[in-house]
Amino acid sequence: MIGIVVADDEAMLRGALVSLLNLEPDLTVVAEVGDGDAAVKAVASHRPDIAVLDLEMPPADGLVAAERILAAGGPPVILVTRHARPGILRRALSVGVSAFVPKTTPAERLAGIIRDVHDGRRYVDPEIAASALTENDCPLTARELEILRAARTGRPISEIASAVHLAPGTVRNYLSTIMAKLGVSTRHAAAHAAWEQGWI
Amino acid sequence: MIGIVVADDEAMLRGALVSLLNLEPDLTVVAEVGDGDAAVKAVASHRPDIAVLDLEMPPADGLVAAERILAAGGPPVILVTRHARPGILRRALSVGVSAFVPKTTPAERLAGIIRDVHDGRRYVDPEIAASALTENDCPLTARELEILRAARTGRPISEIASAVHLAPGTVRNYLSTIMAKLGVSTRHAAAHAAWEQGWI
DNA sequence: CTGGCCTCATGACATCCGTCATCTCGATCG
DNA sequence: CGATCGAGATGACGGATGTCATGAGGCCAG
Repeated sequence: MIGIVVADDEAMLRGALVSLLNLEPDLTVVAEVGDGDAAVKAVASHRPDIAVLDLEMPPADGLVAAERILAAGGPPVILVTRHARPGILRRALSVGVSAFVPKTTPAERLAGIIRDVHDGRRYVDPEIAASALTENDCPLTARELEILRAARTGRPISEIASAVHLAPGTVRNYLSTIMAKLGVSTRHAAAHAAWEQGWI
Repeated sequence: MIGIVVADDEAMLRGALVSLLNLEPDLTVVAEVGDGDAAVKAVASHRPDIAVLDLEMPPADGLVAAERILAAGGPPVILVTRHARPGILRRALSVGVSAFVPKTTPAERLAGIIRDVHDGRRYVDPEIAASALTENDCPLTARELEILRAARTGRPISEIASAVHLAPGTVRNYLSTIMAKLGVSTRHAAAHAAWEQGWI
């Protein structure tokens, strides 16, 4: 019997998944939670064989939860995500998750993936893997990403500057290099592009 | 027996929902599809008693599909959504959908909502309804919304202008009034704010 | 240790953008 | 029929923004 913790903020999907998985004779869901912090606690207290985490779970996202679970010597982690962006896959694999599954995968296949992971295998959605291999890596430095993140909401440069504790001129220089690297002509387009690639 | 068409681009949720609904003795899913256009066609050919549509379905979203289904004298529509923004609820109700359900609703309750709708009742998530009543209405005109939508990706004004077939100066005037109405100082902040309110 | 890369900064310059006043042209309404 | 209003456009002005040159300091690899 494989014990599972399921974490997803969408109660509809979470509940449906739990019901489906419990129908399998060799699977049992030992806990279901709605955010990343609760997932970490549930894994610590229930000691499941597998943790299934949604990636997008405000406030604490699944990647952070996976990192903490794995750092604590927890069970293998399966990450489920809605927006399967290549950059996220890289980050997930570097953290050490065992499987990366977009929500476009049929629900029926999840049970099989869980068994595979339980047997020590890994699973990565083929389509995302392909695009992750062909897509170029994120060309931005950590600081540049931080500044681009601060620019996300469309605020004027002066506000971005005070948010990241920099001189406005410095911020403009950073954004200028970022835009050059991304091949766009406004910082807002840069933020949009980086978001679509999963870099911020 | 209540026949149902389920439309959702997330195969995982869609499949799980279909399995759960089919477990109910009085419900049967007659078709499941992955986008809005297919939903309209499936309803036309299968003539179900209820259509369950996801709101976010690229390329054709659920609201447009609901509109076309209801305009064609189709069955009652239940809209399911991930981001339950108040502005969307207004638009959905004005189109004539029978129920508005966020994905934070437990999957088990969906069957009950389907029966309610089949009996001629309507259902609106209480939390969204409350915020829709307290939140202020969208102050933007249809044309302004269209232009703001074109500005979403951060493109320069010249590109926005050619996208909506207007003179650049006119676009700037529109964006200026939009920003004034929304109380922000850049068009990008305006797009961001409008998005968070569910207006675009 | 030296060159290279990253971070942070300043100043100058050319656009771009937001604001405002004003205009035309249909459509609508009294 | 004249008045009015909305959509669309123009031009001017000042401030915001993108670009570039330049430089200082820190850190790491060769």
